[in-house]
Amino acid sequence: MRRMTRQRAAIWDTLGQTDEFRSAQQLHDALGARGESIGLATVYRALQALAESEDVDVLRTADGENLFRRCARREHHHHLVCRSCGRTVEIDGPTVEAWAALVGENHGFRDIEHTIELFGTCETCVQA
Amino acid sequence: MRRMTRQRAAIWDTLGQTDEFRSAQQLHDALGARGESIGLATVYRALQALAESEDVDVLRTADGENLFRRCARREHHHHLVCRSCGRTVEIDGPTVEAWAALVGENHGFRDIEHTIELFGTCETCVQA
DNA sequence: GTTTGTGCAAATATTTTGCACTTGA
DNA sequence: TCAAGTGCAAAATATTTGCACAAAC
Repeated sequence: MRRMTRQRAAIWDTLGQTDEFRSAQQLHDALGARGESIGLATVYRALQALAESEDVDVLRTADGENLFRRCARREHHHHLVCRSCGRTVEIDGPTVEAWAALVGENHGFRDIEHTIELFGTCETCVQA
Repeated sequence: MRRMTRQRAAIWDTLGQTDEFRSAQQLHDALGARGESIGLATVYRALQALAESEDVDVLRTADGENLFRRCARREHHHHLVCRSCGRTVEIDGPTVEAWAALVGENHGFRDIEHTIELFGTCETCVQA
C-alpha cells in the first residue's frame, strides 16, 4: 500500500531533525537546503499521508496554516506553543479529556472529538 | 469610528435570523436572496470588524473556513457543534479555563490563550 | 509489469487589498 | 465636508489535482 521512496525518506528524516512544528513550505525549503529536490506537492501529499496514519501531529495556526511535527508520543495529546519562538510542549490532559466527554454527554452528543491548543509566551521569550 | 450603513445593518440583521454558524459566502448568498446587493468583500470586512469587537463568534472548521454567528452571550466561551447538522451549543467551562491556565503556568508560559472546540453528533442526528 | 508516487503547472478556495467612488454623520 | 465605507477586480495564501512520466516491489 505504501512505498518507501527517496522523497518520503527524506521528508521523514527532515521531520526528525527538530522538535518544532513546521509548515509544508518550511519543510520543502529545508529539504532544498539539504540538497534534496522534491516537489512541494509531494511534500504536501506525504504530510497528508503521515497525518492520516498519525505519524505526525498537525497543528492549525490562527491564520489557517497547517504545521507538522513528528510525534513524540503515540497517544492522543495536545500542545502548548510559544507564540514568539514556536517552542512546543506536549500536554496530556486527563482533566480536559474527561471534561470534553462529560460536556458532550450532558447535551446528548455522541462521538465527541475535541480540538484544544494552548498558546502562550514561554519563559525565555518573556525575559527577552 | 464606526458608521451604520445599509450594508452593515443588513449583515447584522441576517446574522440574527438563525442560530447556526455560517460562512461569509453563505451570508453573502442569504443577503442576495433577501434582495440586498452587497459585495463579498464588504461582508468579509464587516464580519472581521464584528469578530474584533466580539459581537460575533468565529469558528474555524477543520478545512480552514471561518464560520460566524451572532453571540448569544458576551463572555468567553466555547462551542459544541454537531458534525452532521451544524447545531451549536455554547459551553462555558470554568474547568478547562482553569486547566489551561494551570498547564501554562506549570511550563513557565505567560499570557495563555486557548482554542477549544468540541464536535459530536447530536441526539437528533444519531437517531436519523 | 503493474501499481503507486512524483513533478509540474494549473486549478481551487478563501480571504485580503488597492483604488476610485459613495455615503453617513 | 470629508473621513469612513463600499464595490470590483486583482492579489495573496495555502493547498489540491490532472496528467504524463518515473520508480518501487
